[in-house]
Amino acid sequence: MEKDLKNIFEYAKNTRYSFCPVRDVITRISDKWSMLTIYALGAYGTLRFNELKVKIGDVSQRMLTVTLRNLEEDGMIKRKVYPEIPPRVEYALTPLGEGLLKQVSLLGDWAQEHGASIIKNRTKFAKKRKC
Amino acid sequence: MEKDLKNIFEYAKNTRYSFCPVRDVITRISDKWSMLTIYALGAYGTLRFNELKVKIGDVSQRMLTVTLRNLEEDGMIKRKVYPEIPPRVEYALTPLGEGLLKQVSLLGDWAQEHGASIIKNRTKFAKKRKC
DNA sequence: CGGGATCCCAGATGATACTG
DNA sequence: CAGTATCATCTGGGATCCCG
Repeated sequence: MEKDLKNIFEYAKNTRYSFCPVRDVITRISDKWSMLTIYALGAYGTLRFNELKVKIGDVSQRMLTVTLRNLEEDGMIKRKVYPEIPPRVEYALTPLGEGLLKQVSLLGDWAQEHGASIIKNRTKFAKKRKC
Repeated sequence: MEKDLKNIFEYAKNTRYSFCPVRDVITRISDKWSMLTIYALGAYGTLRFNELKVKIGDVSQRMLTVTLRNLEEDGMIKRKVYPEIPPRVEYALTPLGEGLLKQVSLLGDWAQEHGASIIKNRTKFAKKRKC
């Protein structure tokens, strides 16, 4: 196991400037709105741009656009434009996006379980430093 | 399942400004050096400050210090100072940190499996936009 | 309705010099 | 050796205005 980790770690080191899947995925999901967008589409299925905006709540128009473009670029969501006036655009998860949602949900389960310990540690540490 | 997701999503929405474990953990692991640090400690066990710096490779002294403080604050690593001259400080994962490493490794496995598709999508998308 | 284009700021990161 | 302090830089994200 430790040997495996060394290999993985060295691999990650060597490929950091080309493509490391782990870091790549983490980087993509770690911006402010990607996961919320994926969660919203996972929860409600297909949504139009403004529906999505309302569901998420406090995202700016610009950032929702940027986020959707990035997710589409990675194949996590698909974008369907209806040639109507006024325009209608629908977004939904792809199978790949659903897979990512599932993985992150698992990470979320762990976080739920251990979140309390993290908070406790953080509080304790704050006391140690500030007093 | 879809009902569950809606609940989780609404929960995440409502608690975004207090504490949402998922976002909290993602935020913490998503800075530039945290995961690399955790991987290094997972792979090599206990390491001194400069050993860690060499293993990671291109992290600045300042950012390694900041990263280690954050991880310590969350209880992911423990820091042991030996009162010697010259000073010696050793870092190692806590059980909590090992748990996080395991979870992220699982996400990493998924990323390894599907990384190729992501790259393919991204390339295809780039062609569509730039030509 | 669903964006695109521009400007701007706060916070994350880096480079360098110094120290117990 | 293991940091701290300071200054410079780079980037994500928000505000605002405009458009087909």
